[in-house]
Amino acid sequence: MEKSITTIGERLRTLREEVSLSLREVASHIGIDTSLLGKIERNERQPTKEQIKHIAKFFKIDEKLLIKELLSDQFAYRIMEEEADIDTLKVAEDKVEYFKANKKK
Amino acid sequence: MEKSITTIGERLRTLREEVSLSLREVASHIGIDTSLLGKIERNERQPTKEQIKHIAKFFKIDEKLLIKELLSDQFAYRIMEEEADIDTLKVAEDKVEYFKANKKK
DNA sequence: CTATTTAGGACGTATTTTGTCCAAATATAA
DNA sequence: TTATATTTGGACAAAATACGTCCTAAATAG
Repeated sequence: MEKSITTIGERLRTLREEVSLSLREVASHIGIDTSLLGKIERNERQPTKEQIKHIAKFFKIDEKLLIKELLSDQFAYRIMEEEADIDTLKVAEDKVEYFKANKKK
Repeated sequence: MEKSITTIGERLRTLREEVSLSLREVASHIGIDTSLLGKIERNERQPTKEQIKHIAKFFKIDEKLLIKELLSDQFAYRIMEEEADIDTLKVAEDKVEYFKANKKK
């Protein structure tokens, strides 16, 4: 059993297709423009925290899951566009631990 | 022997203090405002790629090292401000591998 | 063929970040 | 102390980024 690697956009599209709803239908429930939801599903726009909240509620899934998907997308894209070493992410992990332990804000 | 956890700002300040130069002196060589360099050392501004290039050249260190320091800072701060799971960074790693393998841009 | 859905460009707006200018605060030296 | 240089930090304009909407074209469904 593999981990399924995807993006937040693809994940949202999958969720929507699983219940066979159109962009228009979901967008109106979430309270955003149809075109905007389309862009979000194609990763052309990033959902705001408010939008994520509404989306999570609508699909009855954990909001934290979507945030993790969004952030990890952003980090991955960033690593690739900067052509940075993957190790950068491990360094970031160490920093989180360190900063938390040392209460920097 | 421990890994030294720091920030890009602190690292730049250390580099400068090791050669006992003032902000003004370094800033002028790098071609930026004194105040801006001060802010960068205090992590109040993020150096641009151009600035990193000049700084690396001036201190004769690897530019990639500074970029890694900068990116890992950004990721760590982001994780903390979103109160996201550390695992988010591991997911990002997986995505980088996956995207590279699947040539997404 | 018609109706609906999705894709995508263009564009104004809003938000965020940068860089500069100054002045206040701090440190250094005499 | 007094003078000089350094560093800090706020305010603000400018630049860069990202968002959301409108509209049209393309694709899909019926």
